Amino acid sequence: MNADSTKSWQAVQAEVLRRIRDREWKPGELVPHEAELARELGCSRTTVNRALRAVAEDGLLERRRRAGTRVALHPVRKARLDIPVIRVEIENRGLAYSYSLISRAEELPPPAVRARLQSPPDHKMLHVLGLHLADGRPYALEDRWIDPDAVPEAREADFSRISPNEWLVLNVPFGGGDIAFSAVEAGPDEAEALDCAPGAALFVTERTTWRGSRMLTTVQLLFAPRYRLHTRI
Amino acid sequence: MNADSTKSWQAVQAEVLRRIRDREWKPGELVPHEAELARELGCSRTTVNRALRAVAEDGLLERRRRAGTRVALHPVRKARLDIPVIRVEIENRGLAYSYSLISRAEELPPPAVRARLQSPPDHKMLHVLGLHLADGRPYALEDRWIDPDAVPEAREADFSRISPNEWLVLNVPFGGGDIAFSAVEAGPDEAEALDCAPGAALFVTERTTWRGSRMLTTVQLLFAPRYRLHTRI
DNA sequence: TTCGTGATTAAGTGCACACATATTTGCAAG
DNA sequence: CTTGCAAATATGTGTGCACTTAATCACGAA
Repeated sequence: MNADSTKSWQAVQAEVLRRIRDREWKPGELVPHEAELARELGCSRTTVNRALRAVAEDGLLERRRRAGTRVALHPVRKARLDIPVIRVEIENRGLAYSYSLISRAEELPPPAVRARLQSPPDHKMLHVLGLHLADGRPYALEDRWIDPDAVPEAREADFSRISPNEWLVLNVPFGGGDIAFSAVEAGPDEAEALDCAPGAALFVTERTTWRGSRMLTTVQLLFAPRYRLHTRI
Repeated sequence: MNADSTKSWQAVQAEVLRRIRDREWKPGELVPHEAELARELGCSRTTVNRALRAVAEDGLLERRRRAGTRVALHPVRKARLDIPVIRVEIENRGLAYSYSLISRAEELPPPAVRARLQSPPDHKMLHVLGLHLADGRPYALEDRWIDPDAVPEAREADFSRISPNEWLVLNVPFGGGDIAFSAVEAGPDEAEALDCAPGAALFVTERTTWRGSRMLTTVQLLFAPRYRLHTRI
């Protein structure tokens, strides 16, 4: 940051963050344009651009062509959330992973699932229930529906050996997906599988993924009590 | 932007994604280095770099200097999560926001809070309880602790008019923070405030934020039943 | 064989320049 | 006063080049 011309874009980013933090640039205010900052900080516009873009991606700046760059009025902080394969998640915690298949069938999905997968009324789906364990203790219950038309290979997959979660990540070309987090009370079956009291509050994630406009699979992951999803800003 | 050599970095990114999807580049496999891709796609290395960097940020590629770029073996998908101010979150849903202060006191925090804020044993903290409402119905219960030494202005803040959530975003220079999501059963007080049955499963977010190494505040947000946090991949 | 150690290589970053694109602004015509 | 159009301008993006940094590889010494 001194006479040394080694102005990495990260140094510029740090300086920008400092100015926002210290209210030198006030919320809602227009900040100097790239060329001016470049001159002021003694680096090229490219470098300033890189830094400003990074800060904007975190939600602290808002940038529009011609309109300029301004400090976000209501900083919608953007957190990044890692969604690993469950086996990896468990192993990263230093625990021993295991998995057991509970059931597998081809059947008519309930309306909620049908809605998520946008499937016709009497289209049967592959339904897989499996339990992920960490050090032998229930970790998460996977309730998965797969459209066998969209993913025909799933019919042959051996879900007693590998979880649908991991099998799909390895074998099915991804596209988009959406994720929802919520909380539900454990039903009797779920309580038994997860070895907790019925009615216990469970953290849930629901994911639906597609390729193009074709819905592939939807899953509900019920985590054992005391599970916490963690991230940093 | 057509067949013309005007390969925007997004076009390169799309092509890279296609190759990964279609398993032209297999998981774990090394992909051609930047210079070669640049030659192949008829654009500059800078552009290829931009594209590869973007894909790597989404977790689909892993890049290391000298080692090259390879397709992630266990794609840890990176979802981006928006953390708006609660008022904005509610208003974005087209609902009317309101807020009411439940209590405010300076008191000794419970051990869990003390641990999160790394505060000495008999350091009193500002404790604010408030309820966020959407269309007049309970939306989230904010249970906030603020270190008055770190944020002295908080003592003067009028938390009956503005929620600590919003006041802090507007008035306190941020630094880092960490966020955890989980589920808990509603206690009697919480059930009453949120107008739900005791024992109902509630979605919880806990955030602790700091500036430098100084802990500023920690908050527990208990959301009314059926709340869903939503994002896309 | 094993252990440095230095050469090599691929990504990371910076810079100067040019052109593209989206908005705003201001002026003029209706 | 409104509408339309053109000029100005800030960001977005691409290119070629050079240098830096980290990881690997190959070679030679112990």
